[in-house]
Amino acid sequence: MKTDFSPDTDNEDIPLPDFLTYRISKVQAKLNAQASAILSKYAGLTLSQWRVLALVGDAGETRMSDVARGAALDKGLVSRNLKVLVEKGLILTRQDHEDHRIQHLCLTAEGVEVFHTTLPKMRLRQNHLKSAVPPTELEALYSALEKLEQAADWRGGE
Amino acid sequence: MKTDFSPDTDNEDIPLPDFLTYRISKVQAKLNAQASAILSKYAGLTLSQWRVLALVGDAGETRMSDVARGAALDKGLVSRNLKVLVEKGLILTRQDHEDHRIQHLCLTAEGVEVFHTTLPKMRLRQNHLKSAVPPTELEALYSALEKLEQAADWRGGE
DNA sequence: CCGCTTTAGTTGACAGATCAAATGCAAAGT
DNA sequence: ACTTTGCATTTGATCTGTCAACTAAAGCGG
Repeated sequence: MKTDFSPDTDNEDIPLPDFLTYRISKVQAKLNAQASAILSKYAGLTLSQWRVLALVGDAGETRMSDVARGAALDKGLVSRNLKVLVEKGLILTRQDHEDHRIQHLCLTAEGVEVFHTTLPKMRLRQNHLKSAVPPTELEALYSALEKLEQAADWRGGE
Repeated sequence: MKTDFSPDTDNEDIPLPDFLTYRISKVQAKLNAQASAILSKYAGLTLSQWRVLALVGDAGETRMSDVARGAALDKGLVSRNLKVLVEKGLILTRQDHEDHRIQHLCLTAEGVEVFHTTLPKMRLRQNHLKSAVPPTELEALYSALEKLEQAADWRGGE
């Protein structure tokens, strides 16, 4: 198998395991595993549970739909994660008195505590990751990701 | 870039939706969706099925374990994907006569056809993605991913 | 030969994500 | 008022991927 990812080479024949996307998915899987390990160790939460917790903690008070939209997470997923977090006593839901469809969300005292103990760990990790990549590359990385995300909207012709 | 011990106001660093990792996972999700859409449209295959097909088609003849190792895919996953591909009549398995544990794999005529019709589509997509990112950024992207992947092995202390 | 370790591949259980349909409520249109 | 439309949220079906247990076949040291 070919092990050369130099981008300058003839991009006429891209080797088979879809390199760019394959690389990204592999890195993403490892990053996920890393985050999950930290979270399960310190908080007993999964990554997406933590994301929901963090989003709510950050906003102070929100509704589910805002969380889902803001984080581009599937609403079903958010709903299920929320349910778990409520069962764990980390998040409080309160129904809106005017519009009964809406649930307002906020952290419980315990939720705040979990949030504030895990946040530094997550930040530490984030900093560690960032410091592994030189600043210029980091900037290029963000920029490239942005462009890739847009390019990912295109669907093959015909 | 110096140590900052202000107790409550640690807002300087990373905002909550874990930017780097969050960005990557979002991009990856979109890329996945894009590839899946193309594949289901033209070949009725899922991404990982196609990866297996492509790996076998590329190698001409392999065994399962080589596919799994070469692509860093879970062997269980490869096994299941393979099963589907065999059922679809795209891949042929043949047992080794010396070592009965080993299955040799190759594409059927139909498998080759599917491979050769989908490959250009996937290449087109790959090229489209790559052309959306300037070469310098692309290079930085690869390099950064490499570093991130290593950094993802680090586990938070304590 | 005979256990022991290793290697190839399969299978089952399960977490996580995705999609669509269903529910329940509210507001607008007629 | 009544129907239709629309939003917020839940639920179910289904898929993908991961992990570990399991079968079965070599290989190897005695």
